[in-house]
Amino acid sequence: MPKSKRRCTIKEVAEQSGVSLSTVSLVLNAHPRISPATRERVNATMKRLGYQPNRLARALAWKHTRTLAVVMPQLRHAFADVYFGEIISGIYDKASKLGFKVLLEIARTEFIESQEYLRLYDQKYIDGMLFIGANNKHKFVGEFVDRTRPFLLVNSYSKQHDVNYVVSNYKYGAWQAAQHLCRLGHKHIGFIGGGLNEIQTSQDIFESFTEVLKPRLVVDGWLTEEGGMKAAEELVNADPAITAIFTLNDKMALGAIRKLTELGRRVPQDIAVVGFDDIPQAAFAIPSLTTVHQPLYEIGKLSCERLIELIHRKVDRVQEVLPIYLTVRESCGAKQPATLPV
Amino acid sequence: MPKSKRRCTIKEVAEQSGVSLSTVSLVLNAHPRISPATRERVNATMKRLGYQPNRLARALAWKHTRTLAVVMPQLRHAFADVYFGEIISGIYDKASKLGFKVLLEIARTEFIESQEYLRLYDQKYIDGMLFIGANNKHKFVGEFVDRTRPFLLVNSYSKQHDVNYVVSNYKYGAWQAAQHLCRLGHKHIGFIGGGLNEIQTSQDIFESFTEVLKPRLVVDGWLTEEGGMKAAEELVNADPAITAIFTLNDKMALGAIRKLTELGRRVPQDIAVVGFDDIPQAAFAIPSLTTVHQPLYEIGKLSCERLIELIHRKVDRVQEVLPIYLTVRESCGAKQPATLPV
DNA sequence: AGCCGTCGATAAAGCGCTTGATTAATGGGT
DNA sequence: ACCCATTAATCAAGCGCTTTATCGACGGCT
Repeated sequence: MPKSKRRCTIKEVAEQSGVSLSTVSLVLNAHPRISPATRERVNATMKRLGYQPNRLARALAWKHTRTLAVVMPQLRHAFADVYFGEIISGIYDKASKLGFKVLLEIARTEFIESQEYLRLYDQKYIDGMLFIGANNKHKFVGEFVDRTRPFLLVNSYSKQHDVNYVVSNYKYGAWQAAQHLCRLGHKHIGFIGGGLNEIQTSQDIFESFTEVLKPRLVVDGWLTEEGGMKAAEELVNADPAITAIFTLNDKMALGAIRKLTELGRRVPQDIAVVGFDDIPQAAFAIPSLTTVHQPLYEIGKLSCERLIELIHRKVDRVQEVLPIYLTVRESCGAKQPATLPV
Repeated sequence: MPKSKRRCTIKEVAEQSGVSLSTVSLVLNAHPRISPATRERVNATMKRLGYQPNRLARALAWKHTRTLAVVMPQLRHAFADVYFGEIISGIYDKASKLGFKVLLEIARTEFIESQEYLRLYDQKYIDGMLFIGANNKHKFVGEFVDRTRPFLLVNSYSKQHDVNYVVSNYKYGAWQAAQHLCRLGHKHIGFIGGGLNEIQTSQDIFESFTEVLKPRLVVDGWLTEEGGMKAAEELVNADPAITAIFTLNDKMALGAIRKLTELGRRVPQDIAVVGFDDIPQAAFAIPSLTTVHQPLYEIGKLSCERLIELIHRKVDRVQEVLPIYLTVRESCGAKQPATLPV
């Protein structure tokens, strides 16, 4: 009955199998200097006793924890966003494949002011940290430039601080979107931004887009549906001649489409809309949304893999840029909608 | 310079402040038998040295970890769903307020078959576990009936296994939705289900709804947007006379609305649609969705609070049901839409 | 002056596991 | 037979902190 005795330590296993305590430890760690015979015997009694090594004790001796933290910024209700969900999902899958546990953290002010982001390492909660959704306001990122603690930005990067990151090629994505709109003949463009002053990748999109196509008007949509609605209204009121709107993310694009529809503007016939991210709803919107697809799940996986390489000192610096591509659907007018709304 | 020496243990603090090692430990734990004078002195040198207690060592001695696991079922890309996001957000906030860390887990087959859900406790990763999104297929839940390990189902419960849970009053929610449709005069109802055989709360909704209003037709929408689209099409094809559709969740409702629109059926003029959950997009859909609001964030907070009470043995059983309410918007036709789509 | 009760601090025995140094046993070579 | 190189298992010293029992000193009391 493995379940009979709850707490069962390495010592009991040793006694029960007639070997020393250290021998048990050695088989636990698959040490080569143990003969197959005793290895077998010890393994058997471990199974019989239902022995489970105490990982606190192991970690204490090892001096590392095999867990990493995923920290994300404080959003309305932080996790309520597919953007983060996809990334975290990728991180988790890779982490558990590599035998790591993942701890969840939210970068609320208390987390930052109390320097919890350092204490997590120093108190031996984690071996490394992944930060999703960093922006210029997150000054604490600068404390990782010395690369003393394994740390990596996920799908963002910093111009001020030379830290590790894995990021998709926002500039190239924006370039494609602009090119596409350009080819469709659009000249009067409205741009709905968000976080242009704080988020490096938002700046990149803006810069890259405007290099190809100069927008008539730029308004802030706060990266939310509501903001997208407001921004779209501003745009068409301020300049009724615009024929296309580009938004920094899909949520705003979806909001914009809703508002335009309410205002009697047909999308894409009257106004084309192009988003960024390719969140799942983009494909189900009416009309479906043309947008730049980000391989979020893959980014999560890769980030995790690289972080663990940093932890193991296989590498000591990672700054990787992944390619991304435009996904053409109905909202830009280049593709025939399945059925036009009446 | 607190940063000068990286690794700094309790021993150094003891030496530097001229007291014994155990004294330092006692002030660390705010033991009353320490004089204010030495407490002050020790605290000062701790600050000076930038000392951080090693929580592995502490946990090893304490025999508990002050961390809990949040486990969720394996979905397409598990976290990519606001439903879970809101709940986790609530859990995190409460947990960190109470000094607990949260570990993320996904109940994929490997997690279950290797009994990782038990090892997490036995190997001292966690003190307790929160399971979101349980269904009848998750047989391992039965292993927690002995209440030997703190465990709690979040917004679900089980009829087969007597385990702890915090759940919203699905039956009452469904009753309200049915009543509402009834008062609006609908008689020919289509019901889009999902997980009716596996998910207890889905069954509850179905039962409670049909007690008030007998649906003409019941089809499965797999709880997804795509499924909702398919199901809606089936429904109107099979019985063109139906005037209202109720769906088990908002994602399906949104899919249904899209499909109905494509088919030239106006919502709500031709067909009313009512959903369940009140996900953020529900308010931004065209038309906005009438749905039963679930206080997901609050459920997360409460679940976490109760779990920690279980851990501390303040309680030894929790089975709580929270009230929920219908939110009336445009899609049921009871409320004038802001602007009708052309 | 002697005794006892308190209070504040310390000693020491863990918590459960790791690991380099050490010892014991084995077999091959001469 | 003896020595040495291998191989296999054990010893023992940690890893960094907790906690109970113990000890010493001090002051009040008779």
